[in-house]
Amino acid sequence: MASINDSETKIPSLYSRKEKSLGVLCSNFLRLYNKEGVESIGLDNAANQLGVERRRIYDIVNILESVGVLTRRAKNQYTWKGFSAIPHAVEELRKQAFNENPRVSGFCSFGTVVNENDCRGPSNSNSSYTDKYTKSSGSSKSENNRKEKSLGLLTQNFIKLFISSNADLISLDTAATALLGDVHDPTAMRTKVRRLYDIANVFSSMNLLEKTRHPESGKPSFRWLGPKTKSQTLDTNKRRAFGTDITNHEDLKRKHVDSLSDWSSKDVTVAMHGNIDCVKVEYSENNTTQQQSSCNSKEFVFGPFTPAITQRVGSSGNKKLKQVQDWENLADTYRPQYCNKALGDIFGHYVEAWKSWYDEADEKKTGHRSPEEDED
DNA sequence: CGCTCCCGCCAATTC
DNA sequence: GAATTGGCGGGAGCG
Repeated sequence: MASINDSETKIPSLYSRKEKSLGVLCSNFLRLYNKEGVESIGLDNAANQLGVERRRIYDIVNILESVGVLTRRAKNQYTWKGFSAIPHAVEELRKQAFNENPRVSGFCSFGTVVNENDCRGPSNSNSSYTDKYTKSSGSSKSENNRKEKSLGLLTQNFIKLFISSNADLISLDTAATALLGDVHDPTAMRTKVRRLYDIANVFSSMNLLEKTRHPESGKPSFRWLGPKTKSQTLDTNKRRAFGTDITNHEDLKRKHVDSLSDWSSKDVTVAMHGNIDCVKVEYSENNTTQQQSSCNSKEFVFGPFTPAITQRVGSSGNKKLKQVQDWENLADTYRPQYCNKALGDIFGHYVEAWKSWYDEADEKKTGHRSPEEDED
């Protein structure tokens, strides 16, 4: 009898679809592996630790791999690269997008890859994650077909949409249409959108994407928060209207964010090594900031705006909030505020508070978790 | 009721 | 031939 059913005694009526989303799964996955000492990831292990089917791990892993966070080493084995690999991965994508379609800039001409064999420029970018999708070492056409539809490739093309066009907000419909090329099959469209939802969810949980609503149409759209590479303009003022436009409010309530980060390393860079072991702050004038990588592995890069703990809701100004009971409340009560000074202190507080809240909430949510969680 | 997107069937690939 | 990967879309949850 005790075969497929988990031993976890949970009331069926408490089933929540949200808890099972790819987004939270991704957060959990990251929490599990984005820390000191991790460099190898086994799919079986991951599935067990996270209590999900293997199938779901493939989804996460494929998406993460497409932005360089992971690399497939062998069957069942992946190598952890970390968030620090993202900028480079994105830069590669930008290059690809560029020589696929050098004149991008319009909203209608994305550097979408449909058939790499044709539109592959002499880009000698040699990185595993891009190679996996751009190279098809002498395989036949039918074999490529499957790859062309892979989640990984789709993810990369999706990113290209953001980084190679000057569109700030893109709806999934628009993205799907663009990524489908000339196909006008409603079924294909729906399938594509489904996949984009998957991708968007994990990226949102990584803070690479932000869900918003289009100002006028009110149509759900996404904004790329990850590194845009290059001297991508439209920085602060246009990109994130923190404090002014809080349209992603409801989205904040949905998923927990593991790392708040701004990928445009401009003025100030705060790198967090490991989990929260050491925090370094450094300043620089121009955008040629070279982030020190003394402690390679995992480091988060924060940009000009550093999240600080703050309580709005006209509270008395005291930060002694008791343990938050759930993420809804947490997201409601606290909202990141951004400032430029005293980054060290603020950030330090931020990290610690966040960590403890996270643990608290986690405990509250599930009376007990896997024996894994207390090593944080 | 339309938007989301979980779930798992089953085909393609790899071992 | 078994195991691993992962495309795909039905249909249920949710606002």
